[in-house]
Amino acid sequence: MEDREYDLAFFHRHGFHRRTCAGCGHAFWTLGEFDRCQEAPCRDYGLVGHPVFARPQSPREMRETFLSFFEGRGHTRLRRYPTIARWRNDVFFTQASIYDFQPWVTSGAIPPPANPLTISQPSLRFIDLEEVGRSGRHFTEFEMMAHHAFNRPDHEVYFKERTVELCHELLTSALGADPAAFTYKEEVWEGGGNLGPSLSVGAAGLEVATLVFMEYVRDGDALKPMPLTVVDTGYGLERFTWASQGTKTAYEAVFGREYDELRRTFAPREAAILIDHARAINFLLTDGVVPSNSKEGYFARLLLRRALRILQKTPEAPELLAILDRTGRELALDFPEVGAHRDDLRRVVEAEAEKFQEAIARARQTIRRQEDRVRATGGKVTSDDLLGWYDSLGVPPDLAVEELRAPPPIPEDFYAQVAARHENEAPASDYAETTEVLPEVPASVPPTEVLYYLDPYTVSFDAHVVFADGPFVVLDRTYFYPTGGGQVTDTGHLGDASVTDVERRGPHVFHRLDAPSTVHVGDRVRGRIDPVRRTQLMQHHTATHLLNGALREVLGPHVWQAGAYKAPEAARIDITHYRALSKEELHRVDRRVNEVVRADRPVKSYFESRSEAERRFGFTLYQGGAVPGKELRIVEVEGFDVEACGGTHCTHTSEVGAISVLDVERIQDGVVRLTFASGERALDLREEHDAILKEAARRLGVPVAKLPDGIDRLLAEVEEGRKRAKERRQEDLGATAERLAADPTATETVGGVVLVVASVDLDRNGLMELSRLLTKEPGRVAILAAERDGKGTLFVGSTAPGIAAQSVVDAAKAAFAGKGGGNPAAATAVGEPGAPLRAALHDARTAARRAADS
RNA sequence: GGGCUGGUAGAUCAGCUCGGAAGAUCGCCGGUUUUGCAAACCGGAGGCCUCGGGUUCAAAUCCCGACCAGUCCA
Repeated sequence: MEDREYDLAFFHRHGFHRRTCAGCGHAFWTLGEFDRCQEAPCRDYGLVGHPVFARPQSPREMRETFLSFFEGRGHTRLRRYPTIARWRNDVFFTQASIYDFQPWVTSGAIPPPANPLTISQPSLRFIDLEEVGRSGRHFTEFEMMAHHAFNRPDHEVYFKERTVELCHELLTSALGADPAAFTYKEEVWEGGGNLGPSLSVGAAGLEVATLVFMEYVRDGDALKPMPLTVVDTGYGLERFTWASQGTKTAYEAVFGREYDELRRTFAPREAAILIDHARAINFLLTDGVVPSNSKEGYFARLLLRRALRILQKTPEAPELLAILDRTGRELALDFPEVGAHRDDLRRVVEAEAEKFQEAIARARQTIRRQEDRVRATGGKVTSDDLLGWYDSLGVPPDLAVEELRAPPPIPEDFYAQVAARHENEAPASDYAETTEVLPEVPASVPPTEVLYYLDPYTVSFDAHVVFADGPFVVLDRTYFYPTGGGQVTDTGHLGDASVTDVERRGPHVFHRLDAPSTVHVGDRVRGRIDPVRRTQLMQHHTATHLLNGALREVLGPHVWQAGAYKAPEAARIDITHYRALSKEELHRVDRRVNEVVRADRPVKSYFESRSEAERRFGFTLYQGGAVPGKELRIVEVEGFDVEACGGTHCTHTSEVGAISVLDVERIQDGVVRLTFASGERALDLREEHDAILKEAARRLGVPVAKLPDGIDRLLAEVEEGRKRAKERRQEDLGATAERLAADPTATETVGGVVLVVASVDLDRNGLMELSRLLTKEPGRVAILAAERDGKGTLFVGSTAPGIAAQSVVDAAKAAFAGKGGGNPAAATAVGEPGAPLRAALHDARTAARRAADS
């Protein structure tokens, strides 16, 4: 990045000078007399006891100071976004305020909700988890205060000069800091293929803010200017609060009385971890994470288990729920949604605590057993075992050590070693976008007017072709619904050609025909949508919303849609929930959802400003993922369910027809999938299932109502038959054994050993069982031969101490080219097809006699 | 999304390295003993060794693949 990028008129106007930091080598701008930038490690922390700002402020006051400062300077104040970044597939959590606007707003695809804007965004970062409570300034949950501006070539809001001016005014006028206390360090920010200059604002050892100017796209080695430039700033609320108070650590300043209360029971580090985690958990659960073993759910589990472990180790510790409620109440003063649904939140936490106790109880047992085994063989438990147990059982090392009689030392770098174990794993990859490559559309082509939003019932319309390339046609207006929001595409006809797929990219809707199009730009064409398919898709989509509403009602507001798919044949919805659905719960959902269908409630679809919609309905609007933009399309089932959704919907619930849930499965920890059908399809399926039941009943010869009993009877009979066959076989074998024992040509006694030699017609298992019957007593040897499929099998069983079964078999192998082996008690060999089994039997008998004689 | 554990009797688990006749404990059933119960002792029933392929004369055991559960990491 060239120097001129940072050479701002603002700096010159106010008498800043540019220096190079003797510590890190970065250039910086300052009014002070520094030869180093004012950030650690280039300078020590100097704010303890010497606040940077004029007046101590609580987080609440500081947030308000910040937001109203920018509001007073032309910025629109936005409410926070969810901490779970459902609108992105590259990250789990909102880690900074700019995440709210990536990728669609920053790429220019969608206009920003306000411009310029200011926000204080609760953010989650797990990278410094181990530092929480240790460093005195790290948090997993923190608020990033920001002001953002999005500049288009035709509309420049503000960029570097104004940003730095605002920042400096905030620090010095609004917060009353000494103007000479700050350094603006020159850095380069890069991310997501974009980059630009940035200024890092330091004071008293602390980096208090970062001002990023996104203006380039990396194109190989060259830099291309971005069509949209973005002001991305970040001011840490917690750091600002700390800097205003100058307390020993940030935790005293930020957590205040809550921290003092916990300090009566816990060490500073533990108290800080508990509050920090409790805040993060409150946000996570409020925003719809259910603890689980993967994805975002894992982080909720991680925090909960870490907190539980601390409480477990402390005898007079309060309940986790009490701590969560205490922090939750505090947060609710600023974020009322965190205070809602506390009972449901408690149930989620209780279920999770229970799972942890179970896991630990299981693990304890395993650890004890494994130690016993290791010690029995003269070994000892090593720190490697501790690593293994943590990885596979989830046992924290300190807990494992409690359980062991001879514990190894816990390595200092335990968690680093855990990380090392996972180093070589394949990185998590974004699932590949399988969308077909659509042709480029010239900028002159006007955007498609999408009419399906306004009227889902029109299935025939006229439009003009504005673009055509190969099988793709773009119209000036269309009623065809393109694949999106989990709803598959409409099909139908454009003129005489079949439309097989419809996709939306940017402002254009592409109709894909089954053959290269013969239409030309300017042609007027008639579009006809397959009405049966469209109706079924509408029913399935509206049914999905109804089910979601019923599930939230029955199971609790922790239920969020975690995915959905609506095809004509069936639809499915994945929801977050902490255990499998019980029969009773499913029954209640089924009843409730069909009750809402029958009640014929109106389903309204309309556009509304984002802020108004959020104010009225809250974040649960974003069941299908949060959508940035000024306007949201709202689908509202009156008094029951409201979601931001772009799909085609029925206008009354009764149009959905019956809803049948076909299948419920737990697809992963914390996620339950319901597969269902509605409308005609539900009736078709019901008929099909009915026919299957009747046919099954007919074949069993019972009435449908007696089907389960009939199956039980059938199974019992099968079991009985199996048992009887087994018994008969035992009897037959027993009879054979008796016959052989009584047959002088088969049985002889040599040197005190009873030797039975016989050819029988049995399979391998039969030979074994017969041998077992013949050798129940000690001092017996059975030599049995059988032929199956032309191959001879020789089996020898022995309870005679001097006669090893496998040596008898070995002696006979040569005679029939046999392969096999065994142990002293039993041995088998199978010969080549057609090889003389009789000779082998003879050799075996000879060998056994000789062994018995000696 | 990836790694690691694990899946054997109703329950909890041995056995798996190194392939060769499926085990223990608890529970269950019956008996002895006891006024009765518990306990003790004796005896018994109970297994598609998760499923599907492969290797082998032979697989609970080795290899490959599914499925299920747990766990760690992103």
